[in-house]
Amino acid sequence: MPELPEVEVIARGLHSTLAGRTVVSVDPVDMTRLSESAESLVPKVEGRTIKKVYRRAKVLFIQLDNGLTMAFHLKMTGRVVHGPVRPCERHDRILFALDDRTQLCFSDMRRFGYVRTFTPDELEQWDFLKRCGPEPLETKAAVLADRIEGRKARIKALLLDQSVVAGVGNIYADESLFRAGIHPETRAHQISRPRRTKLFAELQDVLKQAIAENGSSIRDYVNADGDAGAFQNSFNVYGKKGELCTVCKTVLKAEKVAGRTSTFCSKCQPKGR
DNA sequence: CCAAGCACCTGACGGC
DNA sequence: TGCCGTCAGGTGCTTG
Repeated sequence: MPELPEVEVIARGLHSTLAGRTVVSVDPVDMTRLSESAESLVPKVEGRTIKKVYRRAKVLFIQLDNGLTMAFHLKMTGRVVHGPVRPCERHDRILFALDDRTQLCFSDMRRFGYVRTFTPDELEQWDFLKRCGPEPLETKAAVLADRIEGRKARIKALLLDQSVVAGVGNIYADESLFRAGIHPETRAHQISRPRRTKLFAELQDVLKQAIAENGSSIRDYVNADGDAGAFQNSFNVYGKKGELCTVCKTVLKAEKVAGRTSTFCSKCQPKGR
């Protein structure tokens, strides 16, 4: 699924093309297990004009002129793509017809994703957002480093914990750990403060680069225009088990940490420091 | 506070 | 070809 950079790229693309457009009609192609029923969602959205599209954590928000906001969580395989009207496809969930004869499509092969509408009050009270930690690109690395001060959990688990910092997933956790030279199983309290700060500075760097390169496409991700990203070509470790470390040529290893496959260089990322 | 395991769901891929 | 196991970018819940 899209992590922070991918959702950010989608949000920016959609904002530039959709701000000011009106949703002429909504076709709830297949809304099973989508959090909100078609009966509830369709009348709230039809006829409304889109004011703003933005991202918070890994959630995509589309704000309408009636004060309501649609929140899309894409989870593993969700897509939100804008383009010419086309025939309905296999995994389409909702089609929004716009006033310029284009359409916005929400599709999701695995059906983990969801969409919900919120009033401003409800949005403020949304548990998911309340539990989310700060945005990594709007917070100083040292401040983020302090958030895991004294924690005994594995650093990989903490990077993936959305309450520590929002928007990080398996790709960018592995890539930032490699850049900071930290083994994914290292306990956070065993990492020196300067190295913790370096970790979050590297995280910020890798997120910025990924956004600049249109995100990472492994299998499902495409941006708002349906195009793949390019940052997967810059991976140092993610998905590269068995390949050679770009720095020291050691064979990259993979282990399950925090329930997720974690790929790392055992030489560049020693345990415990 | 933390870890592990499972659940949600569908598809792709490799081995036999 | 087909069957089977494994894996996949996320999150939430339960159990210990």
